[in-house]
Amino acid sequence: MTDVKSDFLKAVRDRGFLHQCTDMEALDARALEGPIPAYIGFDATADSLHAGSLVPIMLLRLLQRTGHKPVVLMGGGTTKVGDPSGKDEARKLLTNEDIARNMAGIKKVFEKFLTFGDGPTDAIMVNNDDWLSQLQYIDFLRDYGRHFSVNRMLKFDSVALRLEREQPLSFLEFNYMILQAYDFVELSRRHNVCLQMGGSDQWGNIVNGVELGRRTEDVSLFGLTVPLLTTASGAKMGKTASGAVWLNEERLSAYDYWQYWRNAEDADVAKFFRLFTDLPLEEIAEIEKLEGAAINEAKIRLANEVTALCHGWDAANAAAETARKTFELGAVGDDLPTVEITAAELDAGIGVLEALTRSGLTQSNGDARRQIKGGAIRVNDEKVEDDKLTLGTASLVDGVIKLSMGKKKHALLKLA
RNA sequence: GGAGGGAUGCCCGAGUGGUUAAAGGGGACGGACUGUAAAUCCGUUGGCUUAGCCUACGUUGGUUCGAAUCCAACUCCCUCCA
Repeated sequence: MTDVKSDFLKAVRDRGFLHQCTDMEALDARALEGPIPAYIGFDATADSLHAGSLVPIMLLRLLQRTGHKPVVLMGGGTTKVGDPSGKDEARKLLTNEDIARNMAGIKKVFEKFLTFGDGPTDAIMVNNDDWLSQLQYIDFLRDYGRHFSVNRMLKFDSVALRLEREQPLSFLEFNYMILQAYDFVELSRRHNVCLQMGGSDQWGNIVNGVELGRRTEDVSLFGLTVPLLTTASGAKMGKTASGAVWLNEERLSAYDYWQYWRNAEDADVAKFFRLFTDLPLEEIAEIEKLEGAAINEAKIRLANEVTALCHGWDAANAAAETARKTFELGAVGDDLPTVEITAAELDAGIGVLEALTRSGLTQSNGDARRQIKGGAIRVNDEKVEDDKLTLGTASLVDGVIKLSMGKKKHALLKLA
């Protein structure tokens, strides 16, 4: 591997963030000179980010920790166009209001991972809609369109894949790569940004930006991509049964977030420590030597560290304590998902099926019925055999009723 | 503009008049085994007030005792010709 001297690139390489880089040596030299403003673009297609975006987020964090300036580019403008990379179908178009709302939600996530401000290494957030929506079509075509060869554009993966698979690609989407390239140039002008980072699927887009900068502004821009992450068994990162692993509390509780990391596969533990925590590499190397049951213990540390970054240490400790009570002591943890129920309802008696569905453990009464038949359901740790069981005041233990599905999923019914 | 092919459940994909809530696979969930892991094996996988009822095979109508299956129109996609 190339010999690098800057703290930033050393860390990027050693912690497993590096996939491809346009020019390691020159970038390394540039990093030694002083703070580099570098950016990663994020879609504004949802009001939060999920664990799939955690690698780029942590990369920006690493950048800041090694003395450089993170620039978070919100794709407010490009979201209106839609990135065709890796998708078979065009995205449905979002309204300006949708996009604005989504951006506000995403900003909250970033504030946990980065320090924003006006200093030389403080993070800033910018929205490409600020300049993209100003563009005059004809002027833009004359100034920038001439630098793009259609012959070449057709060969980029994002485009070629669609064409090969005989999926439609609209002209709107075809423009995406030009706009993203232009973003890079514009950021270089406005904020001296000289490095764009992103997932490996963004390589083509990033290279386009580097090239456009050289042609139109005669500036040296760099690109660096991170590997697309899957778990050791090949599943996509950040997906669970109940959907994406969101980074905001409203969409996914800190406890569930903690559980996601607690349940990491053995083979992923060291990798996750390197990518998703701030732990020094020497310490991680020790963890990597662990085997068997000790790895299982390390996962608790992993869950704590990762959750603390996103939700704070209080939330992480609370989640850990709840997990300890629930799994090790078989008791009731405070942090378990809780659903309130009125005294009147409880006096009248509530069916298990309804209780399960209200608690979110099951999706429907039919689902609840099936799970009971499959022997998965317990109330107050006692297996339920009869789907007609009714829960009443007598079912309360210390003021709550504990519902469980399988070994890992628990919820509490609490008197309102 | 002309000719042909296609649209099925979370996804892929069988199914050409009744026994089809729809084969098979993937995914997911649950069980067993473990370490809240992986691998493996087993079960489940539309909704409901569940021996019953309702909704569902692109959309809308029609034929029929009965339609995912046949007919018509429409929408979208693909292929070939112009």
